Amino acid sequence: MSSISGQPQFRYTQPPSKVIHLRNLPWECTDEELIELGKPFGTIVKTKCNVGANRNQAFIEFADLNQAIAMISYYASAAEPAQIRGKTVYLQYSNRQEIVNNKVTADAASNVLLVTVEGVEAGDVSIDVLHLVFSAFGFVHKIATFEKTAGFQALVQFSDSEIASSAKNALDGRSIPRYLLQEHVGPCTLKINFSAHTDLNVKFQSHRSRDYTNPYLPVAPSAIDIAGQDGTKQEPESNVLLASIENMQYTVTIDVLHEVFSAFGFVQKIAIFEKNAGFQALIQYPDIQTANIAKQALEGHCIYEGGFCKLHLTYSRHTDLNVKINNDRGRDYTGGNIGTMSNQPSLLGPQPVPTPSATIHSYNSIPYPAISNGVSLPQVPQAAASWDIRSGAMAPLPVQLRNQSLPPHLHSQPFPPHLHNQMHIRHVAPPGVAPHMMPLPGQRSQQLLFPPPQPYGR
DNA sequence: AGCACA
Repeated sequence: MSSISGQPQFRYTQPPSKVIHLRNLPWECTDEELIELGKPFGTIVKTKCNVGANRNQAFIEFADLNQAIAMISYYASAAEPAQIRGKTVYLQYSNRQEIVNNKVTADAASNVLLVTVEGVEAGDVSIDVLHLVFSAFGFVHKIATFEKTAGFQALVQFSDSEIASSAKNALDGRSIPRYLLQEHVGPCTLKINFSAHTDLNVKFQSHRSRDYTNPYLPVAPSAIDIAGQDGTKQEPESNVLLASIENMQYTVTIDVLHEVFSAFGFVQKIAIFEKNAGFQALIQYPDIQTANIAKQALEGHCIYEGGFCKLHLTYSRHTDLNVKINNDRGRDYTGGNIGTMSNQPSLLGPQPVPTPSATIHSYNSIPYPAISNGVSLPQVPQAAASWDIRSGAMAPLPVQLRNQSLPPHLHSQPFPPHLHNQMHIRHVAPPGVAPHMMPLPGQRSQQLLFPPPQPYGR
């Protein structure tokens, strides 16, 4: 009986509400005019104007339902209709019970991004992976992650909104590269908005949040506890990895290690030594995050095919190796940090290891980064003498790193040149970063972003 | 002249 076909949805009567819906308002009606109209009937707690496609609707919310009823009742039988600037406005109860605070901010650019990772469960995407992905666009100051009904979300803080915009433009709607994810994890599509935040309040380094500008921030007790619950003793994270090698049938030189570990970022220093336990090596990265990635990717994998030279990685207690001279026991690739800005530590090594320029090429539409070619043909005299790497002996890498070609979205989205520049600048002097934490040459961060699928050749 | 914002 009430609503029959042909009639529009709006019924003649709305159930009463403290909120009154106004329509046919004059152009650019103000909140003050709404208040003038409504205040004879009661206390107005909120108004909202310029609503709707034509921006000629509005809401008035009274403190009390009876006040709204008074206004509607009055104009239902008043001689003069409600008017603003001489224009008749039509009133009815709103179908909402309150005016909800609206953020008309319309995605104002911010240095902080709100990232929603679709299609994942908690723990599918680590904070390190997010850091890796977003670091391609500039120094990431902080990351905070949280779980909501909407799913897994993260706030990613950059230096400024320009960098954040670059990241948003490049990554919104795209997916995290498969090889950065565990196999069981489905496609992780990123939905990115600007956050209203400008500075995240990260109190601890934990599995949920990181402050990359403050290396001295304490590690959250919760993070330690969780590690302990696994029953696995967990040494404190470090930028230096301790590698012990099992079943070392073939010589493992510093050069081989350098190539293997360079796939994940700039290797600053390497030292090798014999212990009664066997062969061990220390590999120093610029930061813990890079070490993390390398550790996760390489742990338990063999340098050579056939189960030879199996890597076991733990965090070293060192943070900065003391390599006095470059020889077959120790190597410093940092070039003594003299202001040459050289990004080519590999030049210090004896063999032509992939250069940063080759790395940059990997961001163009080459399915397999140039670096993998470089690494696949390592000229390592010592190793070659005992084991012909070029014959395909080196291979067993994590499946995630081997079998995946770069995702299409990454091919199609080479980072614009200006980004490289920006990134470089940002990396040179990220505010508040202790010198030893300073991210290394921008190109290295890019390399970091997408480790080559085939670091070892065949 | 007919219901926003998240």
